[in-house]
Amino acid sequence: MFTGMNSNQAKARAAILKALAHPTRVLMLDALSRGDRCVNDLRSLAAVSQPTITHHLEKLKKAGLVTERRAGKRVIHHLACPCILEALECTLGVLQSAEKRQKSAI
Amino acid sequence: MFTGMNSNQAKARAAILKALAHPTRVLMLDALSRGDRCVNDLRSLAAVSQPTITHHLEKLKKAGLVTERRAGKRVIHHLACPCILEALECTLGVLQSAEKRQKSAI
DNA sequence: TTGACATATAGACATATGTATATATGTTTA
DNA sequence: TAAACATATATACATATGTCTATATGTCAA
Repeated sequence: MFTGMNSNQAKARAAILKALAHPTRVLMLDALSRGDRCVNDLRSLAAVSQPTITHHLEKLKKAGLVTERRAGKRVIHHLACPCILEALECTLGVLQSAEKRQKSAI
Repeated sequence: MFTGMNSNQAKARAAILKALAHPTRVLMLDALSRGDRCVNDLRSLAAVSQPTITHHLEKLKKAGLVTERRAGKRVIHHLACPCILEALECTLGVLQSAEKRQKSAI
C-alpha cells in the first residue's frame, strides 16, 4: 500500500516553504540570487525598518536558505541553496494558469 | 539598470507560497498529486476536524491550486496546477544540503 | 418526505507573525 | 579612545492563522 508523504516530511517541507512565503523575503531571495548583499542593501528592497529586515533574515537563516559572513562593519548574506529559486519560479506557472482561466471565463 | 522582481510580483508569488506553507496542506497536495479526493478522504491525512480540512481546502482553492466538483454527496477536489509540485519537490534539496552541512560540522 | 450522510458556515479563542521604537553590541576610523 | 556606522536584541502590539464546537446546508435513499 502506498501512503505517500508522512507527517514529519510534510512538517519539514512546510517549514521551508513558510520561510519563503512573505513578499519581503521573496524580494530578498530574488536579490540574493544575483549576488551577496549586506543588511542595508536588502533593506532598500522594501519599505520596512532595519530590525524588520534582520528579523526576516533570521527566518531565512533558520530555514537553511541563507548564510552570512562578517566583512568589517557589514554582515554579508549569501543564498545557501540556489535550488530554492525553483520554488519561486514555479509559482509563475500557477499565476499564468489562473490568468488563463479568467480569460476563458469571460 | 536591472532591478529584479517588483513588489507586486513578489506579493503574488508569496501568496501562492503561503498557500503551500502548512504541513496539512502539503499532505493534501501530495495526496491530490496521486488522484482526486473528497473532503473525507483528505481528512484522514491529518488529525484535525472536518471544518479545519474544509478551511485548508478553501485556501488552496483561493490560491488557484485546487478545483472542485460535486459528485452526489461528495465534493471532489482536483489538483489544478500540478506544476506546483515542483515547489514541494525542491524543498528536498534544502533539507539535504542542511543535512550535509550538519555532518561536515561534526 | 424523512433520515442519514457529506460538506459548509459561524463564532470563539489561543498562538504565530510582522511590524515598529528604543537600545545594545560590534567594527572601523579620525 | 571617541564618534560614526552597521547590525542585533528587547519589547510591545495589531493582525493573521489554525483550530475547535455547534449548527446549517445540500444530497441521496428508503
